[in-house]
Amino acid sequence: MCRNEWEILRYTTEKGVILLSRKSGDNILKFDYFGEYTSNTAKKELLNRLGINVEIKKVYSNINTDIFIDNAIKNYYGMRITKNEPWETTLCFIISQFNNIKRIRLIMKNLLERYGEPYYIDGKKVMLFPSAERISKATIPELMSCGTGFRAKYIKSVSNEIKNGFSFDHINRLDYDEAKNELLKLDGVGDKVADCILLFGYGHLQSFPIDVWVKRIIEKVYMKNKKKSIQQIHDFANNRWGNLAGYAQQYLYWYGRTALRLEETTQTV
DNA sequence: TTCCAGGGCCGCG
DNA sequence: CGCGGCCATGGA
Repeated sequence: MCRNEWEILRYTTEKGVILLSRKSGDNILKFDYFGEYTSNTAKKELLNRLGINVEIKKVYSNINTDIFIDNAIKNYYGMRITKNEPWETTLCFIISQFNNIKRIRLIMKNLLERYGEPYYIDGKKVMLFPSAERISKATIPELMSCGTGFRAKYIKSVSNEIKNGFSFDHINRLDYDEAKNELLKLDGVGDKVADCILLFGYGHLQSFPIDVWVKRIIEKVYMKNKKKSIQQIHDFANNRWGNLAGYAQQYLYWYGRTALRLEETTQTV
């Protein structure tokens, strides 16, 4: 609403805090770092978080299996998978269920402003995303007043689990399958949300989240327009794109959504 | 007004 | 197990 509004990415690690900011409409990024970070270590962390250090051409040569995904790559050339905080990612994708992207952003913003921890930079206040501890103190009606709707009970339940010892750090030490099984124990986390957490929160690039769009795209483009189960689609993606299936998923999702809407896709593979 | 949005849970057969 | 109904909310 305000033209001078800053878009800020917040990274909170055990070493400190890194903020990456951009004035809306501006192409220039700036970053600030606090705690134990130096200019170099902060920059390194950012390159990792933003996925800039992956060799994207190698990724393309691995996932470019057919004409459809080749078009997807051409249309979204350079797009990376970024890595964010597991807890924040979990909340974000619990909220994403049966919801739209605009409202997901709004709800996350409401939670940030209402429960976030203030952090001061040169006297200027920046809100850091609230910990599970802080969220767990909110009541369900309070969470609902942020627009979370029927997902409030999941948020409450998951934040309590974390307060009672569920460890996101522990999941870091597990392989993909083990980690997914752990995440599936959380209330409100099913197959798709678990895969999103693993892909965007932990950097498991083999993870292949199957939402309604990806399902439609796979069925239409790769399965001769026949309905398939979630498990069949997982098997297909794993066989075809292996440990980079997550990258394939992102290009299929962003390109396929518009392609299917515009019905440019009589093209099958 | 009605419909839909990056699912998951629950109760059925 | 596989399936369908249900769920809060607000923008189009």
